[in-house]
Amino acid sequence: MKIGELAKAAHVEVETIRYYERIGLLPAPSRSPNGYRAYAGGHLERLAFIRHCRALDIALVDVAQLLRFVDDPTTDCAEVDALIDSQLTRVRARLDTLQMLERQLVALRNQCGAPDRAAQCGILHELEAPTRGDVCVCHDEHAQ
Amino acid sequence: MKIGELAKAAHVEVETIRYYERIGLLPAPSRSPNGYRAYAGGHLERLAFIRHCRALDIALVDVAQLLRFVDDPTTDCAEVDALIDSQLTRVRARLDTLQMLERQLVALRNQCGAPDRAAQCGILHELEAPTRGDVCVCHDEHAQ
DNA sequence: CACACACCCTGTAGCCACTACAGGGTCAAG
DNA sequence: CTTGACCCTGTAGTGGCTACAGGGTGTGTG
Repeated sequence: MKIGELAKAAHVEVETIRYYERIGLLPAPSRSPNGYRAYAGGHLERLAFIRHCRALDIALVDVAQLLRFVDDPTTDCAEVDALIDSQLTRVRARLDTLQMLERQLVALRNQCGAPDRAAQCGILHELEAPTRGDVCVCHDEHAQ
Repeated sequence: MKIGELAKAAHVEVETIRYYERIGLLPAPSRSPNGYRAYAGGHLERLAFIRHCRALDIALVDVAQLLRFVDDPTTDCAEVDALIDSQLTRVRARLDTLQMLERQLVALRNQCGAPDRAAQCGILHELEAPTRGDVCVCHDEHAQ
């Protein structure tokens, strides 16, 4: 299997595959006489695993850790649980932040009184509020 | 006001301020005889504006655009509305994705049957599912 | 006066997970 | 024989900072 075929099969960009090889996530395949990478079925499996993890927004360092568990099935897997838990915690924290953010943006959007000059723009006015020490519609400047 | 004082006042790292200056977001201040940056009140205002936008997760290029409106209050501000709207759209899309992600992670977490060897780990088993073409608890590999 | 320590300066490199070239080689079809 | 699709390596760019290295300045203490 050439790199382009692997890319299509795994729904991944060719450059991404080379990148995974470079950082040691995907083992370097053998080469055809012309120097092209020649992949076997195992590579597709591993790449699918990586992409599945990435779809779950698991960081590549964590994916590497999971792959080590896959490669050595005799190890204790409590860390797998912990890894998924911390991932879940991270996602939930980000969800909270984004929900707050959405409320703030909606409040901001409602400031627009349909004027046509920036000088009268309620949104800009609102964004400038904290620079005057005023209370703003967001009420929380430290969201992130 | 020295850079450290400005940093404290705006709850920003010193390096971030220098970075904003480097990319042209914050105007270069005058210098004291010793070469230290000497900031005036306007700089704090502008920095507060930037941080407020950043707290709303508005990209720096968009912040730059908003600052242009602030600097020239006679321009049409319909673009301000559009910018906030597209921001809101982006945040909502990300919210949807994260909610899906959370459900997937919860489903994954529930796969753990409290085994102690990676070989029997339900989570690893589940993460490997797509590599065998099986249906996985996520049911959607293209979440991002 | 000597020294420590906090702060300031510039410039560069690192982070993450890719993405996008530049500049070249290989191969099959028409 | 040329076109075009694919492959190769290596490097640089993205965003929004953050973290040095290697120096200078200013203030307080012994």
